[in-house]
Amino acid sequence: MASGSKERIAAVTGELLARRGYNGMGLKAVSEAAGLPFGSIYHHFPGGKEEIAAHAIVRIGRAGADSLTALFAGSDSPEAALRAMFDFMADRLERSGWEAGCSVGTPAQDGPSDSEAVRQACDDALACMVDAVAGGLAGHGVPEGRAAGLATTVLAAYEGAALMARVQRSSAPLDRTVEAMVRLVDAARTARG
Amino acid sequence: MASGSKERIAAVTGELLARRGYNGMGLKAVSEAAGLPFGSIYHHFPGGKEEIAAHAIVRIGRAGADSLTALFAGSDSPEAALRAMFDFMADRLERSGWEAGCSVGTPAQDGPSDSEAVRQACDDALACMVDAVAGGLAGHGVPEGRAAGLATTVLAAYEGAALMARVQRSSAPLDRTVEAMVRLVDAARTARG
DNA sequence: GCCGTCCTAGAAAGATCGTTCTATTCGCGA
DNA sequence: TCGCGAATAGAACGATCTTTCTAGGACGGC
Repeated sequence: MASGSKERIAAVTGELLARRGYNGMGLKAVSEAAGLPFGSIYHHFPGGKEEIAAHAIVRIGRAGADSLTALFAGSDSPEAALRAMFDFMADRLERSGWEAGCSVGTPAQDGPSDSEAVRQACDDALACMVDAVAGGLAGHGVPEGRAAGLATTVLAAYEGAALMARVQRSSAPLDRTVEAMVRLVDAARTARG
Repeated sequence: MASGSKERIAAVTGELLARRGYNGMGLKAVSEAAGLPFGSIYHHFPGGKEEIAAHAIVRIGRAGADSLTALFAGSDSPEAALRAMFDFMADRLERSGWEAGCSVGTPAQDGPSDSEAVRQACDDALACMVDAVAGGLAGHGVPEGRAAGLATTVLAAYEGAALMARVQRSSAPLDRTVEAMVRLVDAARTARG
């Protein structure tokens, strides 16, 4: 029986990574947040911190990609999906007291210098989310040739705006950036839509 | 006599922050990279790690803003300045083996959770750079009402694309994103330029 | 020539981190 | 009922990090 402990470790790790980054996240904090003793962590993840972080990041990347796909599919327009996407992060930041950023983007800054496994996990997670956005845009009339490049831009702007919003303790960067993304997608859609 | 030691500490701190983030940067590494003994660090920065990092981040923010202002002023078009800006980061990443990201953006992810002073330093640095880009865009015909919002978007996209490029070990995200920024600025300029 | 100040120099302390190790407990099949 | 593996539980260890402390050297004013 796959106990819920492993799942719980992955979940709290994602949250801690989003708040403190890879180096700032301590395994003691993980065990406490998961309500598990220290030893259990190494039972479920013999690879230690690297494996825990990489597993959590990949997991969140897949879940995020699924959410994005569903979001675009369930929206009347790509603009509505983009606004919902950026609003999600604005809400998340504000409700956490501007502490919990993106669970992929935050460790992506300081993880790769310590662990190649973490770098690959971030790469995988970001690629999944870019693909999801690209598919969502293509489904709303963005030409195939433009969807991939535009999705990369959207995700870069999303991560960067989340970083700025966190530092400024204001959702303004996310609000401003999403408007630009809306214009960009609209232009790409009407160009040959 | 203001010895060059303090300046050297700030310089190597900026570089280490860009590579390893705030938590990943050790004071021992700073002293070694600066060619100074351990004690000297606390002589020049009695506030310890927080003060060192905050000082280095603010310093880099001001220098970056100055460079951006000069870059836009010296370019024939805003598009050329944008490309030079993104190319700078692509070159920097590639030449460092995809290890040295932005000296402001990298600590901005994991610094604020540990230190309010670092958060404020990142806020100041980002604001300086946004203002510089906004001024540069306005100087090239972007309407005043749009320049600030567009500059925020450009910087968010820049930071996010740098993050993605580092993780992917490829300049593709920067290359793709800058093209979108060029289109965006061009549209804003011809709208009411 | 002497002294106070700035800077260099590195040892020591105290805390924390990641990892490893050894029990103990729980749950299910034989 | 017994036994075996999975999971829990936490102590112990070595390494590292930040901070503090003491001491030595350079240099200019008196």
